[in-house]
Amino acid sequence: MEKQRKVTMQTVADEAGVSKATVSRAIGNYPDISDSTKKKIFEVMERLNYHPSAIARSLANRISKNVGLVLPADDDFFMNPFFQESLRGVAKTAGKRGYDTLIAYNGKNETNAIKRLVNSNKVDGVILMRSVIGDSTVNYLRDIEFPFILIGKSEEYDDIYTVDTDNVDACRKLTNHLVGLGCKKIGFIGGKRDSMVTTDRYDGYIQSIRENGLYFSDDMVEENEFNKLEGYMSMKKLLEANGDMDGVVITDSLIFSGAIDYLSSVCEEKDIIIGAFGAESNSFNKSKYKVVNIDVGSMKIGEFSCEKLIDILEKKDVDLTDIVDYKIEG
Amino acid sequence: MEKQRKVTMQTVADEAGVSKATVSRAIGNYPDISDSTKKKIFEVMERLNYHPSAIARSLANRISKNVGLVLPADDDFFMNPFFQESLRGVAKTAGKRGYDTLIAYNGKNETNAIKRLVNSNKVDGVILMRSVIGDSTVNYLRDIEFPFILIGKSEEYDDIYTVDTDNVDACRKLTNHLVGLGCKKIGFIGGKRDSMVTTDRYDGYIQSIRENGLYFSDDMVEENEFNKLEGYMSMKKLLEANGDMDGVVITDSLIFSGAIDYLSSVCEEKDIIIGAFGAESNSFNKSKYKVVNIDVGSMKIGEFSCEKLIDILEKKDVDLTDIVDYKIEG
DNA sequence: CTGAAAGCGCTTACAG
DNA sequence: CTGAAAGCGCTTACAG
Repeated sequence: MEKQRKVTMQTVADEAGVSKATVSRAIGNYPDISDSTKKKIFEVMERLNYHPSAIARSLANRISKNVGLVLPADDDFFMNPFFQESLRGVAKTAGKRGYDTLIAYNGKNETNAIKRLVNSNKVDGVILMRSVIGDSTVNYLRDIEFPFILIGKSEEYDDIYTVDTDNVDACRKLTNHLVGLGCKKIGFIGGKRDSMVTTDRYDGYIQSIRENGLYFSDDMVEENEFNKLEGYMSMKKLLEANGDMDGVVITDSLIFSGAIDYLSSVCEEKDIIIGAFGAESNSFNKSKYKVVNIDVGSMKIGEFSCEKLIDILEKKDVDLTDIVDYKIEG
Repeated sequence: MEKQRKVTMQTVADEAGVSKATVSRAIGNYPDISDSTKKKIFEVMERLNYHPSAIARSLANRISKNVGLVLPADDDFFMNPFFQESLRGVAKTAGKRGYDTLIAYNGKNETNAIKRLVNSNKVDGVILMRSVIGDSTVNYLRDIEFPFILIGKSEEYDDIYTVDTDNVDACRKLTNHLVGLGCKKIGFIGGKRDSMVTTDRYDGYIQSIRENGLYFSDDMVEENEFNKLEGYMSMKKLLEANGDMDGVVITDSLIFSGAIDYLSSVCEEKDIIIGAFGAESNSFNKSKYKVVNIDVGSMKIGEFSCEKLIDILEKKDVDLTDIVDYKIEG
């Protein structure tokens, strides 16, 4: 292949015998360009294999056509199917709408990563993949009025755009579901307490326990990091403290995975039903344990968030809050 | 917070009583700027909360400080721990070296996605996350001499930068390892045949079978998509066709996961040893089956590839081919 | 050690 | 329907 020198808009303009302005308008599909010039321009573009420089366009109209994301510093969250799936949803939707997805990483400090992204003009908007209690990133973005979507909900602001599952309700229904299946003593294993997801799901669990008048004590609750090993340990502790537990609600798929590993490893078979968020993300394995899966549609959440962000960027009307449906299966 | 109007390099220059050129040089840390002016400039930048526009810089010096990646169209590969882990490695390393990671998605056609990325000037180089046989993307990038790293190896070119595991050797050693553990009849489950990874690993497997003079027949080999369900089915078929199989080599962690699910689901306990690539990515679960894990260091591969790409971009000397170590465990 | 000026490749009022 | 010109916010020879 010939090494051709860069063909710019000027090259095209010259070749087509028009001005850069006209080429630019043709590309932007402005209405008031005659069809004949338009056609000629496109023909030349094709022939010269011209591709507009996204960078130059960005500088001129301050639109990068990139949506930003920050890569979580802790491996646990990154490796979590929820993150993966929603990331995929975001990237896919972005692609469909002509955007690319820019991932920033900045070690331990998420807010700094965001600041760098935003200040560099590299992105038009950002998506925050999770809601941490007292999150300074939300604060920052809101202050400077930079377009962003929060996946999850904010405890402090009700004037920001969010996409979320109704976690309280979902976990209440899930627990109720276990009750419906005959469980009398239901434990809870959740992720870190500083994530909104966990607190909401815990609240739903407690609501259900109360509604149903079930027994409850503090040693029926375990909270830990979002990973497998801790899921394993938590299940162990729970069962050691409560031999008669016949149900357990788990808020995360990695934790679930560890918990089921523990269960599989013990010799005597337990009569226990597990209700877990994202159980299906791990496996379609019908183990010897009854598993009730709750699917929050992580991919959908990602798609929705990205769709919404781009709608905002394109000045379309969107709702402040969107709640995505969940499904209980099993 | 005040809504301040955009502070540019000009603002800083004016405020510091110097020219834009000097500010630019101070930021770029040019040697021949006096310490006093440098100091003053930084002080002003700080005070004005100035952040250079990455876009403007990009346009001026044609360096985007972005590395590009294309999101695989098939969910299987995206959901594969290998992809996840190496993606993370890439993004992390990019971040450390001052780059961001741009993810393009373009439906079914990977080459088009790459073309768009490259032509838009949005990235300085790209990383191809997997090597497919007869990949036109490699062709394209090589033709236009655009900087890129291929994770895996190319069957057709030996003049491109690659980062890879010695898959033939790894799989041979793994199979040998099973032989060492007493296996006499070892099956093989691999991913799609059009991926270099699969063919290499298959070759290694066959080499070992030959070396050790083991029995072999075609129904001891299963090849399928890289996913759990197919791993499950493959294991089933393999065992139905070969009841006396006492070992199996599996090339992929998702496939492994499905296979082990099948094994757990059958009632009679099989006496079989499993050797699998990325078995540990799935679970630390010590199941009732003996599992030999082979860890190719996906994260390392990602880190390495990115490090190498950026080295190339920064005109450092790098080797054409890098082979990353693997570890056999168990 | 520092500045004036051209240039990177686009977009977009403004004018016709 | 189209063009000339200014501007987006930087970098970098060139000159001093």
